Amino acid sequence: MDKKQAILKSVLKLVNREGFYHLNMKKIAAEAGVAAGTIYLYFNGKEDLINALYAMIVAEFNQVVLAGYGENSDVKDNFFNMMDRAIDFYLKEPDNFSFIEQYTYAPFLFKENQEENFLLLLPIYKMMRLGKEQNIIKDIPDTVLLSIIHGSMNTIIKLHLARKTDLRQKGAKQKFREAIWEAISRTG
Amino acid sequence: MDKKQAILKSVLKLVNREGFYHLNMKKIAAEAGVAAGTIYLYFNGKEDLINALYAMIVAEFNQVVLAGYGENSDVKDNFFNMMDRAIDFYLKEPDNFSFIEQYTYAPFLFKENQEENFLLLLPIYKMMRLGKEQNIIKDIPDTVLLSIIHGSMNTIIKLHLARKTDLRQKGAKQKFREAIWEAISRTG
DNA sequence: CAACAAAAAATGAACGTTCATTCATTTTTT
DNA sequence: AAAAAATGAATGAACGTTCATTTTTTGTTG
Repeated sequence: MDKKQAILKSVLKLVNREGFYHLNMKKIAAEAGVAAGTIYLYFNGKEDLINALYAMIVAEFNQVVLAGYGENSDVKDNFFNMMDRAIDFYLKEPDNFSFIEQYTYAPFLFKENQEENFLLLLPIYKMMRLGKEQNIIKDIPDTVLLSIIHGSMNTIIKLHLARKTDLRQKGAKQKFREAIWEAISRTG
Repeated sequence: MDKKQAILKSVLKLVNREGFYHLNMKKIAAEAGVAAGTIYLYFNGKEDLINALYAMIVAEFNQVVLAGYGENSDVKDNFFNMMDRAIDFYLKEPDNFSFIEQYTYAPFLFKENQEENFLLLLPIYKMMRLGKEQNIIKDIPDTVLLSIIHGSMNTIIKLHLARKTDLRQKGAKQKFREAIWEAISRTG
């Protein structure tokens, strides 16, 4: 069994269950079924561990979401595909969402790394650029488009995880997707 | 000078500057210009202090934003007013935004209190209900509307604070406001 | 107004706990 | 049997909280 992965998974589970505030090395070790010292064979310390996990999730996310991007598909299809994959990514593993949310504002990372936070937004940027070139997406500032797409997705997932809505219900994701598309596209 | 307020302000400043993770009582005391023990004259402990600050900000926010709500104004005016006030609230005191963001996902609070997180959304709910009654706002699920309004606002402020956009630029707020209104209203 | 005393507020050193990290020892693999 | 991996008790630093002591405020009296 891969202990490095087991340790990372433990952090993910614990951060989601108890929050960053209650996270400690002994718990991580216990959850992963290893000794506390073992963690230091794979990571340089707590900070390094947290940062490694973040980097892993971001990489996975971008890989999954960009896989939905077809060079030959039109902008709307790409948008729908990417939204679907992004939502599914977090619904399948809510721990990922919870971790990213908490990490973003809990600077384990130093200032220099803060830029990495915006890596998560790359897929959206790519789609927007194309849509504007083809006059399909509204001519409003990129940051406004971004805030609508990314912000609304973020919030709907939060609402879902807080059981204020249920994205697994038939048609729920589609309704959301379409509402956002109508919000950002010229014709609707 | 009101020490209780000074202590709360210190927490706000420190959380914004260094994050929850690096917050400790000694720093809070130093920043407020009091002794560590003094904090315990006004609060029952760290957790209580944090929760009190959160409650204060939410109360302020709702007061400020709901003050922009006119019983006789139409839905669009109310929406514009409330968006303006909400954005200004956070731009004027970015520490408030940073604190709320971090608090939401750092459960100092217990499960029972988690519901309070949604108090922040009350002004938006109020506006939505009216708009739907008058057939001005699109007939899409409340949660979707909410995610567009709240989520996009959240994200645009994050982008502003990260200097990816500048909401203080002439017309920037208006452009954003109008884009969101077009996204949620029937006629645009 | 000054002098004093009682009460209230504030202090910060000390305490006990928690926790990240280390490393001598043990277990497993090669 | 040598090398590599894993262990977990020990260490020391950090931190929240307490409380005996000091400082400030309030109230009273001559």
